[in-house]
Amino acid sequence: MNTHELASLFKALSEPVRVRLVALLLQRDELCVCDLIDAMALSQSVVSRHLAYLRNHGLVTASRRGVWMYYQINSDTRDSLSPLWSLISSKAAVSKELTEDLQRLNNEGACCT
Amino acid sequence: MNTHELASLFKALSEPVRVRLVALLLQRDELCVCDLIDAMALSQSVVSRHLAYLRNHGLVTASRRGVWMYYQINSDTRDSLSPLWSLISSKAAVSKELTEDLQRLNNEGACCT
DNA sequence: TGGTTATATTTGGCCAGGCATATATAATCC
DNA sequence: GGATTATATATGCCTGGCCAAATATAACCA
Repeated sequence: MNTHELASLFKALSEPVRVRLVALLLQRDELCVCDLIDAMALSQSVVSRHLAYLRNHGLVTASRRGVWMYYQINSDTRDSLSPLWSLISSKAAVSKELTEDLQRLNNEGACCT
Repeated sequence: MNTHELASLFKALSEPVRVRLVALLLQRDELCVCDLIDAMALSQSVVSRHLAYLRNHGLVTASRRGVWMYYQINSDTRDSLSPLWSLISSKAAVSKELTEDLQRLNNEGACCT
């Protein structure tokens, strides 16, 4: 991993919406796009676009089940980037935004049933 | 540290030159601007501007001794961001760019004497 | 003055959000 | 089954803002 790839990794995490997405995905094995839209209270196109960015940069993977797309943290990175994931989890855990995201996530009934 | 601050931190590290600067500073207690210019083979203004960016975002500190400015990793972050610094050190250590930077750094006589 | 470092200005590229539309799958009706 | 419709997600286009590099200039210090 050279310095350009490192910079590219950090660039993928340089956007608040993407940090929230990653922090949410780190708490669950996987999440459906419609759940993320509800939890983050953002427009569908914004969520979809940032997920695409994360996927194109190898940070998350997606799998379709029926109509729904489920996103996961790329399992290949769980080891190699584990310090980074731990840092994000611990820092974001005490943030107002993620707390609210998680509240909405828990309150919402699953949209994809 | 909320998600915006996390994103801002990663944004500061989202540029290859700044990753190289941080990686170099992680290897030494401090480095002078003229040493960094030589080691990275970049123009003075590019190095200076990226150092200013890192300083404005609290990642590095600067101290003047005579004509020369010495930059250090902000000691306040050595603990709170240590997983991040470790990650960068380990990943950058095997990169061509940093290897070459370090070679030049070691070969060059100190410019600030 | 001369050497070291910072900054102002310009230009160009990347990317965010909003809106509209396209695509993919499923469900329903005949 | 085939056509139609509904739902879920992705993407193209537009505008605006941020920031990088390059160059020139300013500020600082011996």
